[in-house]
Amino acid sequence: MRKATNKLHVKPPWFNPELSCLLYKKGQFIFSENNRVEGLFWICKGKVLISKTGGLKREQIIRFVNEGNFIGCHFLLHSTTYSVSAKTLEDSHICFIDGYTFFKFQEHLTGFSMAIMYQLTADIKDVELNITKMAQKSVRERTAEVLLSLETFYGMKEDGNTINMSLKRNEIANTVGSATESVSRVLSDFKEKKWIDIDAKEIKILNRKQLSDLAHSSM
Amino acid sequence: MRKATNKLHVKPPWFNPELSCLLYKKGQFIFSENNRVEGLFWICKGKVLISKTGGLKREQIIRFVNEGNFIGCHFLLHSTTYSVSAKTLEDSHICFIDGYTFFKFQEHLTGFSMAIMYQLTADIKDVELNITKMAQKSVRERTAEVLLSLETFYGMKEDGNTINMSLKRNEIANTVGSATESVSRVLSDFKEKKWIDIDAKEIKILNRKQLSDLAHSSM
DNA sequence: TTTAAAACATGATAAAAATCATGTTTATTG
DNA sequence: CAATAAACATGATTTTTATCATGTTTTAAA
Repeated sequence: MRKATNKLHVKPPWFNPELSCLLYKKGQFIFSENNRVEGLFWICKGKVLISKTGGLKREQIIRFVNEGNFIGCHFLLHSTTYSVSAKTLEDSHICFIDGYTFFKFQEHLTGFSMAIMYQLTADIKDVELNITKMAQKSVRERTAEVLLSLETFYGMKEDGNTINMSLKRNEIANTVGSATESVSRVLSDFKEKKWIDIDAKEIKILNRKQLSDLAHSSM
Repeated sequence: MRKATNKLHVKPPWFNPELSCLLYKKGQFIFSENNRVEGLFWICKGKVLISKTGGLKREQIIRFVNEGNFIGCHFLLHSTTYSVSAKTLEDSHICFIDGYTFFKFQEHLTGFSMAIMYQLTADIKDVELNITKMAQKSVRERTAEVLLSLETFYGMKEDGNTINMSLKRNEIANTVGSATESVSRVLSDFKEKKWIDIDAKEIKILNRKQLSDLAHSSM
């Protein structure tokens, strides 16, 4: 994963002992989507790009990170896998802080701090994914997806299909990021296709699979 | 800001002493954009919606948060102001943890942990803003904005106007979330308007104000 | 340096979505 | 309950943007 070249030692402002940096060539990946998370990185010198590729139409560049910042804090998410990739935009010095070292210096972390960190990283993961969806999915696709996630979020009525929510069309539109009329049209279309049923304000899911296929069709 | 009703006490899993929750009615704001940050909140019971209004075309719903989660961790960002609003989707019990209490239970936090938390919150703020931009700005507007932020990120050549970057058109497109051809067209148009100059790969900013006006026209 | 490939620009067309307009249904309130 | 307002649906039109096609320029490689 990481290839050592020109190991050099630095002492970042937030850390007492010295850490060793590795030199990454321009364009080299620091970590890639689905890699197993083993620690976190600190950009000592250079510039990094965070992006998401995973099966979408095109690569989505999520943000640019300058030196002095951490990347890959997903690490805190209990060592699962990365949901994004990071690569250098120029030759860079990157410190790696492995999980063991991290936790050794976090011994005093209370359950409270841990809970907050855990959530912050989960939030970032969530919001980063959202950027990609917004940028790359159509209103139809996003609407299908929002319906399914609202079902999870709100839960269902006793019938097991009617979403227990009370969002207005314009609130759905504000979630999807479209005009209210577009949501109306898309929902009418879903209804016509018998994927959902609309009774007054209530939305009932009739064909979860079709909605899900549409929602994930460009991923 | 917060109106007390039915104060009740809970002991969240991550906290030893008891905390007091307040009852918020459905649709009530927990905090609003530009409010001064004085602590953070924990959803003991209920559901919350995070959105961003600030001068954009329409309200952008950023995410839905269920009970058991923190909201308003922007607090950690050195007590500035909220960049989003939070309101209840149903009657909810919300705990408030003020800054003093927070820090009292964080005494042991090292500079390292603090640095990470600081950055995580900054990242969230950044990415949340990005969702709103993606959802509500046109390709033209987003391109103008990306040019200006790349200028900040990369810095400029000696002339003080040429962006010191090496992104290809398709990388700009992947940032903006559009087709490569669209970026080409927009850049050609900016060039024709004499807002920028394109010399080989180099982009020179000629009229920062016009670009900025366009970039922020829907905000 | 010549050649091939990649990156870029631009026209034509199609598709997606916003906007405008209007009628209908559903809620709210006096 | 009637009156009014808000929410919703839907048609027509326009705008924005993607896609397809093709020519040009730049870059990299033989």
